[in-house]
Amino acid sequence: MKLATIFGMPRPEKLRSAGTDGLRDSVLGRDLSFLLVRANALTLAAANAALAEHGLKARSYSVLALAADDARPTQRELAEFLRLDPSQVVALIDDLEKRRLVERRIDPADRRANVLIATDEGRALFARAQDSARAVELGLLAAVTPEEHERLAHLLRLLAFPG
Amino acid sequence: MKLATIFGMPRPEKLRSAGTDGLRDSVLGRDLSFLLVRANALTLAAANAALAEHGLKARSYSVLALAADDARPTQRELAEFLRLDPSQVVALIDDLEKRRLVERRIDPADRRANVLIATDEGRALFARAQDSARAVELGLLAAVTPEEHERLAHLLRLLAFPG
DNA sequence: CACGGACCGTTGAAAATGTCAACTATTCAT
DNA sequence: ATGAATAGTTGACATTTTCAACGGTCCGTG
Repeated sequence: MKLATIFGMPRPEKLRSAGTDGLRDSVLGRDLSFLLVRANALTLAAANAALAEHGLKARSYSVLALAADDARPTQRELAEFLRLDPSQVVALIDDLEKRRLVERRIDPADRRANVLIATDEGRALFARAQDSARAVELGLLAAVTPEEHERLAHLLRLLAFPG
Repeated sequence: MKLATIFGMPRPEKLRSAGTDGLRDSVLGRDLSFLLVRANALTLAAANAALAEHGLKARSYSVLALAADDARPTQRELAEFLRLDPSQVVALIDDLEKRRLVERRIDPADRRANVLIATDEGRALFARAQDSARAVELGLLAAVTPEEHERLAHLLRLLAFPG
């Protein structure tokens, strides 16, 4: 709510609202793109902070998750799914592989492609990291009922996977 | 499409789904953080593409929006609201100011601070850009009813503005 | 079978973003 | 009046993004 609207009017100056609270009600506060950017920034920061204790970031966590899930993705599929350039996937996997959390295996069906699988160690670390990630997610959505939580996931999926 | 799925099948492995479609049902497909990252990436790309015709990006559009909204934010408030480093806000405003879309005015209540206001030209450009932005948003959420659309915005606001 | 075009992963460079410390001018509490 | 804190700015540095090029492999066609 704009405090200025309570009073006669700003001449040049209006009540300076404290902090950024006044901006939440601006047009941007109704802009879905902006809300996504900001929600994403906060969520990512929280996730990265929680994953740091496992030596992971959101990126490497995602790669490890897909490897541990026995989806056996190729690097190209990884890149597409995570919306990263293939060269970034190389660096991500290089790191995980050096730590023996993950292995590249030549896809027998296409020797150009590498398929990614998690080691036992990788699966174990992922399980622990997943607990942290879930705790963060619940913390962020503490103000929301489980049904709303699921509804949010559903709607985000629509945006994340159009078509 | 991987032809391998046409044939009987290897051994340990599960059906190799075509492309990245199989990955959508992995654990990550239920991870809110991941969905946010991906939805954000797609939405941002669409928004930037649409805003490019006005010489804006999501960032500069947001700054212009707040300036045009007569919220009279200081640069620090802008930085906090947009979750940017204050130094990035400087560059953003420098650009908009050079294009005479926006002006810095010393805050009479605190001469250290600059307050941002849009020029008439800035307001006119913002109005046009906003039309593009809205069209994009509607396009992305074409599969969703207006009520669900509003519910999504509401839930995202909870994430974007905790407390 | 051999060719050409497309695709996979990899490398390295260039551009854009993000992060941080230092500095000036100003405010504010005491 | 003085010192601590804050707003904006600058410049350095790290990280991330984007792109073009290259060797190896696949596939359809002749």
